[in-house]
Amino acid sequence: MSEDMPRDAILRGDCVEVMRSLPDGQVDCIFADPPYNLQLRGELRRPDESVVDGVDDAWDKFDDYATYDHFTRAWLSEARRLLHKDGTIWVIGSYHNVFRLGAILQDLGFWILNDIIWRKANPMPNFRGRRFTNAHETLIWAAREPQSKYRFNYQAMKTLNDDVQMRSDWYLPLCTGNERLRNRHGLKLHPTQKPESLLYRVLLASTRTGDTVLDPFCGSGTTPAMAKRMGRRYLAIERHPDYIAAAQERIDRETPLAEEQLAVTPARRETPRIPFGSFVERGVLPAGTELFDRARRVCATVAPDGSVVSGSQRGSIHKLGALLTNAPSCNGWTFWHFEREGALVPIDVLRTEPDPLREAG
Amino acid sequence: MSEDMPRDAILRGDCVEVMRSLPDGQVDCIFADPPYNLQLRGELRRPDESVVDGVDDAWDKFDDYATYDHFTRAWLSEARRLLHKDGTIWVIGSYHNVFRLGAILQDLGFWILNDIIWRKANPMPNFRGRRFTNAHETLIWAAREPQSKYRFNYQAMKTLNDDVQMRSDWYLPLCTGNERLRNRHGLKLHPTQKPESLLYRVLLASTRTGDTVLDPFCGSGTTPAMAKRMGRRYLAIERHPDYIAAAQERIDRETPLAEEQLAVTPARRETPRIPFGSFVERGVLPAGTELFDRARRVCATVAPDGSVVSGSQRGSIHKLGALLTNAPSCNGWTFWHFEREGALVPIDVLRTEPDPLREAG
DNA sequence: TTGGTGCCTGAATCTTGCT
DNA sequence: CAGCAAGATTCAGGCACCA
Repeated sequence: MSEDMPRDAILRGDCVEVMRSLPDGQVDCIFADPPYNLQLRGELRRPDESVVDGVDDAWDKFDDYATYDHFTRAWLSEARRLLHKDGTIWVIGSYHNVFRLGAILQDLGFWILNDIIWRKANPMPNFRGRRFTNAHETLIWAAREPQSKYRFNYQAMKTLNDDVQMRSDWYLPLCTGNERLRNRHGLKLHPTQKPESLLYRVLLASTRTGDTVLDPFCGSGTTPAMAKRMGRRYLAIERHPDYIAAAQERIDRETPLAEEQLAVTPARRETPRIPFGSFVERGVLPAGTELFDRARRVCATVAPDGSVVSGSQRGSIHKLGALLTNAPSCNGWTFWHFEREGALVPIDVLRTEPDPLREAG
Repeated sequence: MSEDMPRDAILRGDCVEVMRSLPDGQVDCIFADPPYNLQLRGELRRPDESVVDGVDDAWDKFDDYATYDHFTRAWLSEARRLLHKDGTIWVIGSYHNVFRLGAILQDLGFWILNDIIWRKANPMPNFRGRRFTNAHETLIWAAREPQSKYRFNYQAMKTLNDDVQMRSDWYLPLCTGNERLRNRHGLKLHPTQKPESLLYRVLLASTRTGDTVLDPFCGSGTTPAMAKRMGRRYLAIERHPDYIAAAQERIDRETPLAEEQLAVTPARRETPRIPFGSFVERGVLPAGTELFDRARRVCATVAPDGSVVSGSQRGSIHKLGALLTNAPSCNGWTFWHFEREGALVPIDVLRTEPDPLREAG
């Protein structure tokens, strides 16, 4: 371990300049959460007229894609120089920037190992109903070069995942509540603080105790805090003194776990939820199928979007069932039946029959 | 609809050349599943499928990416020209190529709307245990330009997903079993046949019946087959005669759903607009009727012309609601309530109740 | 203590159509 | 094309507060 490489410190300054002052090949793993270049335009309000506190910081603004690419190439080039030949890098982004990150990683000679989807348990909805809910972010995990003998703690990941291989899609909540750092006014300190559970999994998967982890965009300090907790060395770079102060306090509050405490605990399983529409789009109950109540008093037709239609009335299986029976509510799964081999079968049986979608975790 | 644009056909040839022969702006939606061809180890193929000879360690990876980028720019440029100004494109890929696809889409002026994660219900495990199970593919959904008034069937997607907004992560099975096309030896005909459920959701979300859908990489023909089944027009391009023959047979087996079976939950914007004044003039809510907000905090009186009055303030149901709550805007239909059998009912219910005037028509 | 209710908030590229 | 008005639009989780 060379003496000219600082460790367990937050270095203040522009990440490219600071990295230029550091020696080659001393870093085992990098986690980078660079600006996303969101290009937000106006103000956005929720249906209740409250205003969304969006990211409007100067550090997220770039003139155009070329400027963003130039910045990205600069810091990724230095990052690659600092990385040990067997080291890996994690980069997180959204559709605004992640395609540029990935292409430049490849151009610079990194070797992509996985793209990992962080599926957010509680994303912000799409308030205007103009797109799909943007419910995930993407992490790219790449080795310094194709020949890298990179570290992947396969068994730890499998154990963490109830003894089945960890997949490339991770279901984790946002950083909210007490975990979120706040200023003295109770407002969030940093607009994009990452959850500790995300960094926990990243570091558990791709580093060993004693490894050196670099975060060029330290922000609120989730990476160094989790590195310290998990017995890793860290090095973080940050420009803003306020973030540095808050991150340092946060790191100081951390106590490294004892070796035996680092043993993995299985993740909580997500309960599967099967929408009626999934049986329609997969052709199990195609559009046009007729449904009946148990006594064949009422009848409805399945529509392509999973709604059901009876005369001029349309709604979900639950809503239409309630409407047709003048009931305040109705469990459509047990109310509606379809014909199978001449008999009426409640549609609820579809949820209990063997079906790959039941593993929906 | 211009005469020089073929429809409901598979055109044989190189997709860039064939697209060059087609007119501008006649396509409503494109679905593209381009080849990856980024194998940097082992046998190397160019995008035109020819094998690169002399593959060894001296091969310059950058040249390979450059070749792929050149090919990608060529077909995406033509695709953009064929697209109607309000049209959208779907492109699917994995981490090998999707970052290049996304960056080039942005460079060409497309406007990304969502990146969608197809989470595979039954992915192939990672046999060597050296990475996370690669359990997803990424679709990019983009409008031709930022100004496009693109189609998104929000209500249909919400209905399909049990009345909650459809998220950007979709859980769907791979194409297997009877759905998978096989040759006479029982081997799969095409290596990357996409499941029908995926195209079903794509087309249901972003097209209307009668729209024209283009697939520049037709392959086994999932796109045209689903387009036909769903009452959309299609145009597909494919270079291999074997795939064309199999896809055409597959399309011929499809029967379009009847028009009434294709209807989905309509967006509010597309239902006939009913002015508030019509309820006043028909005596449903006669002038003088009192309206309240849900909590009875504010009160207004209906005027003969369909405006509402509160103290010295008068305006449309929307304008007055906004005024009285100091909000920038207000949906008067859901804000205002009237008394019916002692309870407060939103005036919006009037728009959903059967209308005696229209029933009489 | 516990359970129910209500409020707040999260990396957001978030309207359409008529005059 | 600008200006203006109509009107469409939210999910999950954490936490405070109260009964």
